[in-house]
Amino acid sequence: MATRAGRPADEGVSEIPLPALFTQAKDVTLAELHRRLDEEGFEGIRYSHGAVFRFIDAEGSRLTALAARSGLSKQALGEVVTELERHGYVERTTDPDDHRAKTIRLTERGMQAQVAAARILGDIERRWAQHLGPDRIADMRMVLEEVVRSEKS
Amino acid sequence: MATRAGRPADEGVSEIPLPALFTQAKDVTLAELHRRLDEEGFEGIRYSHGAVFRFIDAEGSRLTALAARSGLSKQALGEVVTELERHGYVERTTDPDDHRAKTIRLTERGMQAQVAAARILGDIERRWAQHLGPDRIADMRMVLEEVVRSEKS
DNA sequence: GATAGATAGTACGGTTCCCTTACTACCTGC
DNA sequence: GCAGGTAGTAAGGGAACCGTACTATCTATC
Repeated sequence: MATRAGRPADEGVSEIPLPALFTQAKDVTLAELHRRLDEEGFEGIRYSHGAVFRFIDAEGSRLTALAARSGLSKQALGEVVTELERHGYVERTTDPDDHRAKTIRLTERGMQAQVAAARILGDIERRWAQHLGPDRIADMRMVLEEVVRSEKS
Repeated sequence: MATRAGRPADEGVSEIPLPALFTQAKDVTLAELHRRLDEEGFEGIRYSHGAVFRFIDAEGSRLTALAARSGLSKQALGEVVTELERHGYVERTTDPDDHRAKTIRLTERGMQAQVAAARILGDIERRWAQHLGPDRIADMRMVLEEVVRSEKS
């Protein structure tokens, strides 16, 4: 393969740019998560569904709350909820105290999917830890969390 | 804030799911990269332009080669090249030896942008290293690269 | 207790970014 | 010199989001 432009020769071995590296790590993780969820019978789950699974309260949440927590617009989150509803992961019921609002609640199946997703992500992280060392994975987490926290402000 | 469903209480402090963590790290990095490129006069650059800047050869590359290296379709990469051409970062010239093919080459400005992007990403990584420790950042890189490598196969 | 303004959710249309299918132009091997 | 392969483009579509605008409902104030 020919030489690439703009690459000072002394720049180290691989040097995948950080954004590409993070994207690939995400893609790899998500591919396994979705594949295994599917294998366990939890079909049709995609990335942005996490906005519901991550942020929903045990007693149910309102659409507006989930949108705010996840950073998605109300409309986008509404779409996500409709999709999850079609797959039987959540249900929408009108709030008896406020007829404008609807409470979004996980169904039994939704809770099982949530638990399964957490377990699978835990599995993945544990496998990485076995392969590369638990402290290194824990430290990677801490570094990333710190980076995100400090840069967001 | 109310309790969240499906979260065993013993599960540690933050526990952002890995895909969300990687996505946020990518977004934070990319936001700074694009902001600073823009400040330096390199406007209109977005994520997928990296497919060209990362993989183009010093002597120019063919569209098909860039598509294959980046994993994008030829059409998507053609769009990206057209956009970069409009902004003056690359030029397309017909290959004299093969009139089907066109050679895509960085312009002077394109090379400057490429160098600037590498410098800015280096800055970011260096700042993280100062803040969190150089070995930790280097190790994060190695961990991520290893994870991506091993999971892709 | 009427009404102005805020809030919950939905509808509609648009953008971005990628894909697949289908095509044209050109090249190469038999 | 033609069959089949390859480079690139065109056209259309879908996923995943956004903003604007709307309806229904609630709440605070007079």
